[in-house]
Amino acid sequence: MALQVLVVEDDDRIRTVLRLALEDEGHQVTEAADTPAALDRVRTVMPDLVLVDLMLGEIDGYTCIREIRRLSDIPIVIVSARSDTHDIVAGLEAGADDYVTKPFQVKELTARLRALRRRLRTSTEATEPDVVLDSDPVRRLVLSRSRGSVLLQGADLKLTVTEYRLLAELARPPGRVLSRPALLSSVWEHGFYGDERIVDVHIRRLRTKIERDPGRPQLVVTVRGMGYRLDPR
Amino acid sequence: MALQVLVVEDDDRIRTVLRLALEDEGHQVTEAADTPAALDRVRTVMPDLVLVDLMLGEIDGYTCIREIRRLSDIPIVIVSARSDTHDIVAGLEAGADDYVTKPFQVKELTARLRALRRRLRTSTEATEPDVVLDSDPVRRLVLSRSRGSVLLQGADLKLTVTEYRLLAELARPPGRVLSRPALLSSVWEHGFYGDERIVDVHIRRLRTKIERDPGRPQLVVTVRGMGYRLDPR
DNA sequence: CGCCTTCTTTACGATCCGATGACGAGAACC
DNA sequence: GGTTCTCGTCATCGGATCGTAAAGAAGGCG
Repeated sequence: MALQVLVVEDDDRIRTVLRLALEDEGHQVTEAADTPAALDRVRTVMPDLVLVDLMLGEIDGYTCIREIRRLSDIPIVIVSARSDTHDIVAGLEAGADDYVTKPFQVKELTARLRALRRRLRTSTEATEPDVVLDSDPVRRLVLSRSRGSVLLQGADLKLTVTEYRLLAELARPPGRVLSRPALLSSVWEHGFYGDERIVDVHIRRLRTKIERDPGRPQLVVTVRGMGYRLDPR
Repeated sequence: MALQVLVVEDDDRIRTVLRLALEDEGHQVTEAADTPAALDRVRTVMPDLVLVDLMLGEIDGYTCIREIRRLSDIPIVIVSARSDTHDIVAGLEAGADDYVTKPFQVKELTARLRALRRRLRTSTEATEPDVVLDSDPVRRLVLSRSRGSVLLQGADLKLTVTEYRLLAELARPPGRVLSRPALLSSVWEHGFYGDERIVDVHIRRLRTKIERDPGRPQLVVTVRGMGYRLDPR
C-alpha cells in the first residue's frame, strides 16, 4: 500500500531530501512550498498524509495546519526544527496528529509512515474482499486476507508469511509495478537494510508455489529495471 | 471485535491521545470537536460507543449527551475533569452509561471498553446460533454459546473458561486468522502484559481436548507468523 | 557480436517460531 | 484445611524460514 504524501516545506533542499526518501519507500510525493499551494494540493490530489514544516517562511505552519484541517481529516505530521515542546504542542493544538523533530533521521520518518500504514491497513484488512488471482476453473487461485491464506482450488497453499505479504502487497490493488524498495518497506515490518536482491529470492519462492510454470511466470511479472507487477487473469 | 468509537472532545491534544490509544487497541475512531459535529457523526458513521468530554467549550457536555440520546441508544461514556460526583450524576441522568475521570489512565479506559465489549457480546450471545465445528457423525463437535459449552457427541466437553473463550473468539465467525495480540485483548478480560506465547499454551490445551489428533491439528490451525484460525468441517 | 547490467536459480548455515512437557503458585472447590 | 484445577512461566526441541552468496541466464546497448 503506497501512500500519497504531501510535503509542505519551503526549503528546496529539505523538500528534495524528503521527496527522495519517501519515493524510495515507494510512496508518491506531491510538494508545496507555501500554504496556498498546500491547500490547493489537498483539494486536488487528496493525499493520505501531509508533512508540514513548522518554519514556513512567510506564513507560519500553524495557520497552514489549521487551514488544512478545515478541509480534511488527513493525518498531519509536523516536521519541527526546534526541539522544545512548546511549538509542537501548538502544532498539535492546531490540528496535527504527530511530529518529528529536525534534524530527523530519515529512518525515523519512514518508520512512522510504516506505523501509519500498518494502522490504516489493520483497520480495513479484515473486511477486505478476496482477490481472484487466477480464474481458470481448474487452477482457481484466490487470495483471502481474512483467512490470511491463499487458496488453490479451495485448498490452503503453504506460503510463508513473507511470501504471503509480498503477494498481498502486490495485490493491493493488482496491476501496479512495485519497486524493490517499495516492497521492502511495506512487506518487511521493521524495515530492511541488507541487499534489496532479497526481494528477488522471495519472489522466486513465491512463483514456484503459485505459477503454472514457474520458469515462465505469468502472474507475478518482472518489469525490468523497475520491479514486479501482479497480473491476475 | 473492533469497535467504532466516536470521541467528542474539544481539546486537540487529548483527542489525539485518545485516538492513538483506541486505535492501538484495534478500534476505529471518529472525532468531533463540538456537539453539532458529534450529532452529525452519530447519524453518519453510527459508532458503537461515544466518549464525551463533559467540559466542551461552548456547549456543555450534558446537552450533547441528551441530544445524542434522542437519536440513538448507543452507549455513552463520560470523560470528566472534575472528580466530584455531582456532574457525573448529572451526566448519567442526561443519558450516559458510564464514566471515567481525568486525568485517567489509558489502561483504565481500554479496560472499560473491554468490559463494554463483553457486555455487548453477552447481550447478543444468547441468541447466537450454535457453530458446528466437526460435522462427522461419530465425532460431532458443536459450540453452543447459549449453553456456554462445547458438545462432543452431545456430551459436555470439559473446557476451562480460557479455552472456551479462545474457541468462541475464533468461531466469531470461523475462518479468520486471529493474531496473538488480538486474541489476548479479546479473550483476557483484564488485558495481559506478559509473554504473548501464553496463547500458544492455551491453544495447545484446547487442541488436546477438541482435536481428533492433537499432534496434527485440523480444527484450530496454526498460520505461521500470523496467528491461529478455526477451520470447521 | 561482445560487454555490461539485471534478473534467476540454487545451495547452505543461522535464526526464528511454534509445539511440547514440566513445574509452581494461586484460585476454586470440597 | 486440604485437594484439585487452572493458569502462567520456562527450557527445550525440531522443523520451517530467512538472508547471503555465488554462479548461471537473459536482456539491452553500442
